[in-house]
Amino acid sequence: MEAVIRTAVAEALATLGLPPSDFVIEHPGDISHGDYACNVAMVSMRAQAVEGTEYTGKKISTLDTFTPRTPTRPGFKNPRELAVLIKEKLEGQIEYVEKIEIAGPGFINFYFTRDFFVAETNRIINLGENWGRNDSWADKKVVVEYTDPNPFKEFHIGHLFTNAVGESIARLFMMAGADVRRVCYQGDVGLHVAHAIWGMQKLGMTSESDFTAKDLGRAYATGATAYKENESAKTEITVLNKVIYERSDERVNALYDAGRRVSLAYFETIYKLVGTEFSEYFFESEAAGVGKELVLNNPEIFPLSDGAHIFEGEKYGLHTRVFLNKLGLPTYEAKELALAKLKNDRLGGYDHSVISTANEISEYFKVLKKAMGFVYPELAAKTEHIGHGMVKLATGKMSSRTGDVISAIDFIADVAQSAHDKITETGMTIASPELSNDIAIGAIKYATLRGSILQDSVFDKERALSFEGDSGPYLQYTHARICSVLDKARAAGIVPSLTPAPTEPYLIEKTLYRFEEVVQAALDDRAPHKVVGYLTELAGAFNTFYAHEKMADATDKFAPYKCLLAQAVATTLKNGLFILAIKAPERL
RNA sequence: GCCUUUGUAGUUAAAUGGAUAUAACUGCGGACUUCUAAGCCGUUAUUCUAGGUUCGAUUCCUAGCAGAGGCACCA
Repeated sequence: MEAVIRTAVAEALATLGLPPSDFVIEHPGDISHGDYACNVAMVSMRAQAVEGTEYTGKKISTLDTFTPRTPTRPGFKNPRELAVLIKEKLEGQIEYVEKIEIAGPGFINFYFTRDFFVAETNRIINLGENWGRNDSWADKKVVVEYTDPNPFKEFHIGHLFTNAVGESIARLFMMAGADVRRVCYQGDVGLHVAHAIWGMQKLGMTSESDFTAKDLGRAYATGATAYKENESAKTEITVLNKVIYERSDERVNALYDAGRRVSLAYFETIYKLVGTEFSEYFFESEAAGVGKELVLNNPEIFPLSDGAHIFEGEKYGLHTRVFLNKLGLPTYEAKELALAKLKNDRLGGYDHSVISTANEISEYFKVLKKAMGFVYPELAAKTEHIGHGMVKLATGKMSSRTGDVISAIDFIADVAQSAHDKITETGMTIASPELSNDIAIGAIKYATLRGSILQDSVFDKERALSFEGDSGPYLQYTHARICSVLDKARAAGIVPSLTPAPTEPYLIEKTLYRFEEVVQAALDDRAPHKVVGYLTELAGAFNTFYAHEKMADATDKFAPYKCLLAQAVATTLKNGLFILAIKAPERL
């Protein structure tokens, strides 16, 4: 619809002999201003003024002082006057537009006919699960990497954040028709592993039966602290690091293998909880060798400096970074460089590659991408890094080293307990672990994705445990409410139908059809919060509707249409929640 | 010091350069012989500072201020 109006306005401009301008077609902030608004009159006015010789910019304080400059063009004094001319050309030209009005400084507002909204309701019902999809990435293979926890370290709420962001980005690409491959890159080698193994030895963990993933987190903290505070421990850990790397000690190998297995299995339980299914796993251990080779094979790109192979980012306004340290070990940058190749090889090529991490990596990634441009330009061009904010505690930054982290699993369990209590308290439905979990995940995902992903967030447990107001459970509740009332309507013998519809469209109708645009915008801007905001608005509009209208009332002749509308809202909520990886239970 | 990023009611957030800056939480006050009250209705309060660009700035530019991250061998 937006495109239709855009074309019509552009044609009107041409008919009037005015040059094309970069006007926008948008939804007015206030719904009483119509369904779409266009600022073409203001924009074209500026184009006209700039060409004129008398225009002096800031000296003109009111729009009325504008005068036409070009004799061949129609004369008008202000945007409103131009708007009138454009409006005349548009009148009766656009299907489904009932009324065009000029308002404010010169906005042209479009009001849709009743039929438009009925047709949209019908379209939503017919599309069902496919409602909200677009084909902007149809037939494109998109690799999305996210979460990236390190085995041997605790999977904490920061990982939950990065997972929620990555998962929603992946699903936005799915909605655009892409063949999405979720991948996870995990640090199974490096000093942090040596910290953990040293800690395991100290804490007497020798075989898988001795410890859980949680204990590994403790072992890591023990080792990391000792490394920092105790010289002899530091030496031992350094030696151990080499031993692990070379796999030269049977007992250490056994410890390493057991710890890695336990850690990875533990991560799987979390992925299952949050609704992520990775198609491929990559490990630093496999990227390391490839990375080293890549660096050594490209000495002109990665020259030696101070015994290390570096990339001179400063030549390009970036930082100079070490890719291979003086011990010949590949750094994060070299491994990430290798990772692009590994992904490409294993997945049989791809059209686009997204890597989502906390923004502490953002600066490195710029350097990396620049270097990648020299090593394999075709992959670099397809690679995109999405940095996001970090989760902080009220006390400051989380630290796995000191053990000052909130484990994801504990946090989910706390929120699920709170959900369980609430279900029991209201008694609306039977409490099950699955339902409690779905609500908990809904609450957490919503809280994570409600705002711009660029901002840091401070972990607020009180808030997370509350399900009131803007929240995941609010959306889930609204969905369940619709399912429930539709059941009642069915029992009352009401068959949802497009006719008859009340003369005035409801606010929910004016909100519903925008879902498609929101999904597209959320993907284009890599901004899942747009989906969250939209769903909250829709749910709010529905709850107001619900408070004023009866749906399961057989004596109401509009009940069949209202039921159909409610169904369209439920479909939209469900599809939107899918993008956020939040379940939409039918009972709450 | 340099680079990146964020700054909006008491709090958490929203607003492709648009019309009266929008919600939620908190506070206060309501409605209902009720299709799920995790809901609905009402009410108070906000754009870090100073310039600039623009018909029009929370948004863009410049300079500050404040927070966060980064600035060579951790990731």
